[in-house]
Amino acid sequence: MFQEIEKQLIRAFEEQVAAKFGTGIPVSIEQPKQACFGELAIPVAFQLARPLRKAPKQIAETLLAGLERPAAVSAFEIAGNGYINVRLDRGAYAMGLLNPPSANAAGSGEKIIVEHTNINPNKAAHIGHLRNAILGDTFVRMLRHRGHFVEVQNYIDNTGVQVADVVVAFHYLEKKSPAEVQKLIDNPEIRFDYLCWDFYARISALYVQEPDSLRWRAEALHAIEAGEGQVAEMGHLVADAIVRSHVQTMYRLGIEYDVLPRESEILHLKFWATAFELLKKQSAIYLETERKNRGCWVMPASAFRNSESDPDSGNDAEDSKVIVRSNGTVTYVGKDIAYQLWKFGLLGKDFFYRHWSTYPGGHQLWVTSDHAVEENVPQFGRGSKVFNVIDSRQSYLQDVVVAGLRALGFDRAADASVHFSYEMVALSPRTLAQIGVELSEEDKRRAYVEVSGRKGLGVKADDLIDKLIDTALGEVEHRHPEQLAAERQNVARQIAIGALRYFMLKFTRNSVIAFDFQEALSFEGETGPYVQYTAVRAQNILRKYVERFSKLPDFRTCLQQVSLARFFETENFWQLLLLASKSDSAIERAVASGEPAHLAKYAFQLAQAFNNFYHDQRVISEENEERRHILLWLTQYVHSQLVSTLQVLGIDVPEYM
RNA sequence: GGGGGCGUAGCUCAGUCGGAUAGAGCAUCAGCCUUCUAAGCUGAGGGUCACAGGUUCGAUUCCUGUCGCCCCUACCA
Repeated sequence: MFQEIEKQLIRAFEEQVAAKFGTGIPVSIEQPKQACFGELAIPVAFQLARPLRKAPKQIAETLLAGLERPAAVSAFEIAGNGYINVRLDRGAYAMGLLNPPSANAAGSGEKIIVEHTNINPNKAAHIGHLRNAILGDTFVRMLRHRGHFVEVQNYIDNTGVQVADVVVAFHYLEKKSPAEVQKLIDNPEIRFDYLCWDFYARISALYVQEPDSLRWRAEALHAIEAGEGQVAEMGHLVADAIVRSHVQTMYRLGIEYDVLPRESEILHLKFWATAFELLKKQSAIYLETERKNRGCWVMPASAFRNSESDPDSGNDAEDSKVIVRSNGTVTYVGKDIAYQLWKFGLLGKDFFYRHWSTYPGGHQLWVTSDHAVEENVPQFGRGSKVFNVIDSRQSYLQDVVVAGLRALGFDRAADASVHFSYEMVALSPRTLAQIGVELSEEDKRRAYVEVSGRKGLGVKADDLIDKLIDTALGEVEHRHPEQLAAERQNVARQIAIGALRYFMLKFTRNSVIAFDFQEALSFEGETGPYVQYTAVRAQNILRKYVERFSKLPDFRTCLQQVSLARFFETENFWQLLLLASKSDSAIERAVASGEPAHLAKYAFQLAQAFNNFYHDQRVISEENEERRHILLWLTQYVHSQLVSTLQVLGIDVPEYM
């Protein structure tokens, strides 16, 4: 509704500008900072002032002369020295919300691919991974809400160095056979992902102490890439088991995937070999014959640096990116170029697929396979737009991937590749002290310390979720001793997830989060539970109303435009209704800016506005029936907007709190 | 050295295309529960938008420089 009016006004003013001044400029529309200026403001007169050499106020007057008012607009006003402020017809607007036009599907039929999570399958997930997955999942939900067709991919680097390291720990350090590792995996007493977390830290420390042991890594990596022998078998066991825990951990937060493309298939199905030929043929890479990168296939730095390289500083050959090592093995970036090509359907090859698991809701998760094993496999890949949710430290590598596409002549795909980057989650000094980490003098002076898997330094995702649930459960038990234990547990889980998802979303993407337990465990102020609590309050009014009057009235027949117009003359009521009506607009803005944080902020603001209303209005006990009906309708409308916004954020509303 | 990011209230952060009196939350202080749940509401204090120039009707926002912090700059990912 709000968006339609905005679009209508933009069109009307653009026509007016063309008619009156004979120039075409895009008209922008904004929301005044102060409610007393009206609902919308059009600063177009300022834009025109310079080229036309006229006072903005005069231009505004010319534009308004003879302009027909759209139905929902009650007045145009010229304010200040040239703002055109728009006042909406409140009664008509409310009627419009009461009788919404049938929804229009915006979907284009094109597929958008969002790749997120992408955790190395060699240890338990930590809070940094949570930020990735929650950002990615929320962005997916936003796109789907806008009507887009979205495929969610979670890339599994199951043949990489990190998996090799854990295999080294099992094989060389612990002298375990694959069968014994399988036993560990099957043992319900043991958290295998946690065990690997410790092993990874141990082996990483050993590499530093005894650099000789690094040859184990090379051996293991080679064996895993070749895909043969006990070490390779163990690599698969470890990676598959860890992927299962990751999928499960993320499902606790309501995050699901469609397909798990794996590096092992990129290798075995010769995706890389195909991409390699393409890159050579198009001269996107060349065989370096001199200096430090001798014997490697490299991509010249000029391909992925946008600025002209200064001839004085460094030289291009030294800064070029190695794609194939001198020993003939391919780097991660090389494989990523092949993978990115496949996502757009530009590689000329496809994976085979096998069913991996079925989510409780019935959704199927698939994994790539190197041979055909199943029929009725959905079509994966072939996206027209690709979002890679990857932390900002890897932007250099993402630039190389895009440069690869461009060098192959796939400009459209290069343009449609978006590095959806975000800053890391670090740990606050207080939290480090809490988890028993000794800080160096240098670290003590820092505002935060980076998570490090190698050092085993971090907060595990499941531990954090458990802690949040415990905290919430304590509160729920205290407040609702009368409820069943199982239900309380479920409510506590919903609150915990609301707190966690909101916490990860409230920061804009390029802000480093200095994770702090005390902050994350807070359920007050700008938090998920605050918004959930607000929705529960609205829910309670609706429930109690039904208890007292047996059912909700039929608002469409009992509410009249005249009475709505009168009611919404009260500024606070009107502002609440108006804000609640802007949820779609908030989602569109969040999608356009790529900032889920904007939607989180909107949810919080709407909750604040409703809490305000809740505090000084009694709905059920209102004696004037007409007024009661309107208060109730407003409550119901805000509730439904709040619930659907929370749903897009991946946050459930509990039955009670 | 090169590339990128950041610097806004005591702390953590928003701030849309350059626009009207720079906003939240936390913390502090003062109030508000016989009512639809106080995980709430109201109010107060708290700002040289790092600094210096420039662009213009107008700059927290754009440009240049300085200072400080962070990330990247691997034949790791």
